Amino acid sequence: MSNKKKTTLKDIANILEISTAAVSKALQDDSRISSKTKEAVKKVAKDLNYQPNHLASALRKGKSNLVGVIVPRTNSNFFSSVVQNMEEVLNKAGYNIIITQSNESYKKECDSIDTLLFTQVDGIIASMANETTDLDYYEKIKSRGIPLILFDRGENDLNVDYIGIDDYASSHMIVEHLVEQGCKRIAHIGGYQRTRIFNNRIRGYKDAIEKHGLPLDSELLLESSLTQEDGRLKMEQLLSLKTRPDAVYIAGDYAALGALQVLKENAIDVPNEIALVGFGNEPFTAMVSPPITSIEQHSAEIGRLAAQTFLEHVSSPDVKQSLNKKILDAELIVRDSSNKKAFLN
Amino acid sequence: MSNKKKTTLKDIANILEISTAAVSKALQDDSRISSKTKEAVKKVAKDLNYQPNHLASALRKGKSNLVGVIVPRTNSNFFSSVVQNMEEVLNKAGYNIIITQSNESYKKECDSIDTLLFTQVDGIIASMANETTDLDYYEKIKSRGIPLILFDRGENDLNVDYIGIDDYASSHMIVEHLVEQGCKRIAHIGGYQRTRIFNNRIRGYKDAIEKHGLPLDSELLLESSLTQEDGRLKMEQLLSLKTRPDAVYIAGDYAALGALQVLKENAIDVPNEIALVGFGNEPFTAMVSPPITSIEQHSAEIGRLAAQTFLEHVSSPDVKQSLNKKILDAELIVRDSSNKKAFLN
DNA sequence: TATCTTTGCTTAATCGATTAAACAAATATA
DNA sequence: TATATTTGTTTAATCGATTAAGCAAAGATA
Repeated sequence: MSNKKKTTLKDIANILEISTAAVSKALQDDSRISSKTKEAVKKVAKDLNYQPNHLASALRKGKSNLVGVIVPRTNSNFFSSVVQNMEEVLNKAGYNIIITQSNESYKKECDSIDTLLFTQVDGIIASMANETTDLDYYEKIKSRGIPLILFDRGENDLNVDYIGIDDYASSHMIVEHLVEQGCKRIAHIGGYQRTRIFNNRIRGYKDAIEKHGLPLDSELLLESSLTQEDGRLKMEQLLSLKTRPDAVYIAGDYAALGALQVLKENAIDVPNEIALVGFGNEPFTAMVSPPITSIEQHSAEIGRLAAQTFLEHVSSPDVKQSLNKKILDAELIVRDSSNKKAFLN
Repeated sequence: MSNKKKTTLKDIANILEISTAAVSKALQDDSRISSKTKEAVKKVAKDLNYQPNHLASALRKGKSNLVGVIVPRTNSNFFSSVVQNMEEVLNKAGYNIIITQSNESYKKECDSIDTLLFTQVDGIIASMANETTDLDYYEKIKSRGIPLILFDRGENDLNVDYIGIDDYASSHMIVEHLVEQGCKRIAHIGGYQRTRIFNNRIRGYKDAIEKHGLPLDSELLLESSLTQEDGRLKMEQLLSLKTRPDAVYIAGDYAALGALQVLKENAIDVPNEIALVGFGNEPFTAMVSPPITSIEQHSAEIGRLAAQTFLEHVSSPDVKQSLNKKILDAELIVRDSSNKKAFLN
């Protein structure tokens, strides 16, 4: 019953009256161990339900085979899909992952980093919290000498690998799509300017607007935390303008959802009165009414690439980390919230 | 630059020309170490950016201060909220968590358990995958002698702690609410019968239907995987009945969403023609149109309770684990999808 | 002054697995 | 037959932190 004591190499060794070294090697299929011994060892190991002590081997080998993952939230489809695909690739290579969430808080993010370093992970794959501007903690990872890979929310200054989509180009795609729909006054509810990806989206928006000779009105460009609630507030703000926009591009789907609610509450015809575009292609964008046009970020591919990048680093540890961006093309998923043409039928 | 070598106790000991034992104790504020030595040690530790090697101390102390968490998915608000609150409580007690997701797959769940045991976690808090019926792997956790706590998706047969809501009573609440709305033919798209919580919801549904003297028609009770897609299929099935139901209670919000889409596609008036109730109170239930009535499961409280239960076990390791259920009352959140009265105004 | 306590530290064993080095026995080579 | 090589295993050190046990020096007590 109280089979509390875990079986160790020593137990197996004692039973077979051989050394623990022989047992260890037998379990690793070392060529210098006779097949007779190997079989015997494996049989006893199985009988005793032997589970190797990971702490001991990790300590000895100086590697834990654990990869730390830091995401702002897990309850977004984007991050959960990234993580899932990352896990698949890493598991195949013998790594397991530890997921931690920063909840968009800088403090929590620092704690996560400490936890992961403390757990002796072999590397960290992270997407930074919105709040994060101070990079000291990330430098701490680098100075530990383990690979650091960023995705989605990254920072050039850290000079590490980064996997993400082309935010600047995505904004262009969106604006062009809206122009095609005949929109002439396009607003942008963007993320925090200080966050690189949101800044890129803002730049892309501005440049695309200018490119098409549209008004770049400062009251049409708002900075937002991109929560659902703030999406509501910012949309209300836009509706209170003397001249309302005829299209709103919002840098996050949750905020876009909040905005859509406000539009519906105000009985505004979407897309004909105001067209709406989100960002991230969260599943609910397809589910609400009208479905929201959004940008697919290829989360699965980002996850796989991040994992592969990590594996490349561990397989050639001498290569110094440097700024190495892998930028994927995003895809515009047009839905009813911006598709005026669909209503012409 | 290549400050790769991690600082160890030995490095500090060498610098101060004292033993590693003294350093270790100094860092732990052992009463037998002079304050002079303590200060010196702490200063050097800080200067060298000393980070204790968790593997070594965990190996020696026989505990890792890590708690493994297994959830079916992370991209549901329920699970992510549970985990977040669990983490908060555990962090305060000096534990860190490792999250793994089973993706509702039994095989993946077994892998997760192996990973966590391999990582020498001090305990496991889990919600079982839909697929899981074989409990061998969970028995493996118990035989390891570490606490196992289940939440939401549990199993009486395992005889461990369980935290969840009263599914049976929740079904009663829902049926009663629908009866109040004047519904007379209430269908139920339930989860897998073999899963305890879904079975309880089904039992609750049946008993409540009988209690109110309504028809307990077998064609009104469907078994579903409760994915959005299957929600669509099962709703279509209900619509194809000779006599359609006037209310549908669906045991999961994602499936309820799929069902709602089908209803809207068929231009059916919700709630007046068919009322709809989901389960789980996922954020999107409030966001779609019409908003879906659902059951709030008090995820935060479940997370906190699960964590506290784990902590109780580690603080009194002699207490043998036994079936110990903590059942919370659920709350019915009435929204437009079932609120006919709202439309009478 | 002699003995007992307390203080402050060191020594050495330990957790469990891994692995370099050593070594005996078996086999191959000259 | 003498030597070299291969095979199969053991010995012992190691990873880094912890801790029981030991011990000398300082302080307290009789």
